[in-house]
Amino acid sequence: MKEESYLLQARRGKLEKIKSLGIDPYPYRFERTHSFEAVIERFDALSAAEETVTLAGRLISLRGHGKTSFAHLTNGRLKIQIYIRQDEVGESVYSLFKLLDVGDFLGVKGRLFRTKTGEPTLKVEEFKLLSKSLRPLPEKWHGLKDKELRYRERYLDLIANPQTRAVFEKRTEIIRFLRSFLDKKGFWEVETPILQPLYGGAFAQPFLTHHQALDQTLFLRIADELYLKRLIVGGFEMVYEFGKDFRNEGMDRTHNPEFTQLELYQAYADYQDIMELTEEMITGLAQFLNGSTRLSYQGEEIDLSPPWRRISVRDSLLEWGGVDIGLASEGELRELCGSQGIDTTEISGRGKLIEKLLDQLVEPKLQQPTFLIDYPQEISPLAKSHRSKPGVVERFELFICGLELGNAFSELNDPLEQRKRFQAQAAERGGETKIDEDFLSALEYGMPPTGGLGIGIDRLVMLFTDQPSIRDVILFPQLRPEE
RNA sequence: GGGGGCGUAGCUCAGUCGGUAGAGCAACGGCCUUUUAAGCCGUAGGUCGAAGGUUCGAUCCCUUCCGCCCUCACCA
Repeated sequence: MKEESYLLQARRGKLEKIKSLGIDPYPYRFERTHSFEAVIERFDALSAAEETVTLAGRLISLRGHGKTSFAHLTNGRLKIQIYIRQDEVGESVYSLFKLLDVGDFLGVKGRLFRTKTGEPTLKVEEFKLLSKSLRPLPEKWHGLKDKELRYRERYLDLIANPQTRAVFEKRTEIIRFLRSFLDKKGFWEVETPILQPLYGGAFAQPFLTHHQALDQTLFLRIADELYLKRLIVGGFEMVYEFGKDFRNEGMDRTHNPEFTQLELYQAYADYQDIMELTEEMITGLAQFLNGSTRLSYQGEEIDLSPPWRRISVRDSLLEWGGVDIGLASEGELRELCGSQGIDTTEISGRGKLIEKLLDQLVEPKLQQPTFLIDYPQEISPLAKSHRSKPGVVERFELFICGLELGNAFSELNDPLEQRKRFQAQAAERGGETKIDEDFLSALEYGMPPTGGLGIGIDRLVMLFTDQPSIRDVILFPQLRPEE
């Protein structure tokens, strides 16, 4: 990859010296007596008792003073200073210490004390090299700023920038909370196929792959929906799945080709119930993370306390578009799109026009948490028709800070109606689209009334970590290969 | 895919109105037994993203390409 520079050669030289002393620079294990957390929490007691402490970590700074040295070790999130004196460890041990570099992993044994300036410090009595580092780490106080490097070599970003570490710790905490929330509610966590012979549950281009033994094209899933509903048919009343979905579409601030989605389905519930569940789940998350239902995203102050605003697609366009889509003709909608600078030449049908108008006129306005409800049926083939409003389905999308965070329906469970919707969709796309007969067959056996929800986990993490781009909440975001 | 911006040492950044480049940290050598952005003295480190073009001369100007960022388009 990169050429060997003088910097790497210097470290190689030290590695050779260490080896020639009969020391294994990559030993197999190391027994520790304390964690960094324990040392920091119980420092006064441990130092008063003059207890011997054994720690291991990565060397992240080194300050030599002739026959004595200071350094810091880190466990990835905390750091502890160590101090070593030649007159205490002897000349040969000290000269080995001088062969260490920032980046090396080290095990140290000694007692704790405070320096003149009061910093908790371990005085080294013995140490062991645990892994020799052959490349220099990024600079110590500017960190690693170059975005490309931060994404491509995330491990360096994590070492150099504590904020990055904090974002990904929070991501883990978010998923942990949601899982525990749903488990307590009585949901079953399940796993469904990523490799699928047919794809569905959303309208996106799929990634293709090929199975050699079956000599068959398979698709990476674009949604979990159709398999999770089969499980509702199968008698699981409440299920959820955290999974990667894959969409072969453009990439931007809020889209990565592979992304994490939480989907859940609850029998005997409708979209109203799911709205309440969503409110409870996300405010619970906010309380868990911040002890508050208030948060700030990119300078916008958000209040998550329920109930959240619920506004229908029709009312929202009346409010922000000045048009009543209940009365407007397709031509009038097209005209309004035109006046908003939307190119409608490739768009057909009222549903898609309405969707464009929502994108342009409504969604950016939805800063405070809002359920946008009751979508046109043409763009919602898996949602049940509204019980009282014609032409509309029982569906909501959740927006916070203009981010589309969730999508939910009262799930369509009428197999005959579902078949019609699939057929209409296939007709619109011209023949090629295959209908998922097994899914229809499952519905024909009978699916209870069900509410379902999908939550974009990456975007949720963006919201709670105040990150502007989805790449900042995905450990290894998609990038073009370097060469 | 369109538009805009960026790419200089390992890292963070200067700079050259066209005369082939500098700083801090990191590295290397020396001095230094409570430092913490340690300090002091010295040394080394660069095909200035790549390839062409204009020019006596290009890191700088032009073209193309590569990569990243922003934005628009695409994406139920």
